[in-house]
Amino acid sequence: MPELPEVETIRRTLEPRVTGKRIERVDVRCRDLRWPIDEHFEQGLMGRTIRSLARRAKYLLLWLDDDRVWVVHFGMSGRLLFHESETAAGDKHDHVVVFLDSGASLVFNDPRRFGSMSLREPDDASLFEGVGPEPLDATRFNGAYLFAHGRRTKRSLKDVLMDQRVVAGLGNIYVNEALFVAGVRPRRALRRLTRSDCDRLAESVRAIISEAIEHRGSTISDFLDGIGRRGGYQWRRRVYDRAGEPCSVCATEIKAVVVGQRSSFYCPQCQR
DNA sequence: GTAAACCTGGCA
DNA sequence: TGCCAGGTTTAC
Repeated sequence: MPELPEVETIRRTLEPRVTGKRIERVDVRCRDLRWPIDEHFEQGLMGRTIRSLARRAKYLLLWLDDDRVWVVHFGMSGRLLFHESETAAGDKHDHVVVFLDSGASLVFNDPRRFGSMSLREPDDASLFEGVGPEPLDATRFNGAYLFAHGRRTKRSLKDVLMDQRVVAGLGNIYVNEALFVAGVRPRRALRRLTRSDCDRLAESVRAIISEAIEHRGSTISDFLDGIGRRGGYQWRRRVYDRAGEPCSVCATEIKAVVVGQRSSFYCPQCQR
């Protein structure tokens, strides 16, 4: 579920609520996420104060006062919910509960268990080795970068933009949306784009990601931010999950195709 | 490259 | 009952 805008939205809602709070107790009810939670995880968090929250790609990073980092990935259905006071009964998919000294708690809930979390040692950057640039970093992610990448691959635009090694944080919703704004079809090969096409594509990615963050992410079915609110971008969707509906620009019927095992949506008139 | 794997829930 | 889902990894 959460792509970059959703994770950023979670970060922004949690930051003012958990920064400076001390972790008093950690209750891991299910260690069996995408990868098993390390046996020393609870001990490592206990007694630590949360210094700040950051995000890289689709990962939420909670920096602790001993310079270690609690890293959370949300997979398809993960949530991290802040509860002001002692939480009620608890959902059967509440896998990790972290109690703060303020009396509040953070609950990681994930029905599908594709999410993951770990405690990383100070300065351990291994998790992000090979992860591409942030799309909003125009100095590293831009038309020149995409064009250069196109010289050495035959892959489709959809495949390339979904690849976290090429650019970090994009997923199925926002790749589809960005391709619409750029006016190119998902199956087009990157190598067939001109340099100015690439400029336009990089700019479209940035525009869509910025707009999605502004609207606090997309709630197509599940997504909730750190305090249980739904996102707003789903109302602004151009093509994602809109097969059969009219294009907002030209009224042509939106088409669905499968590219790289994932559903893709585009307007046959606006995208070429 | 392509498919299958990991899991649960919702919908036709 | 079968298919689909915002993600990522691993195996042919």
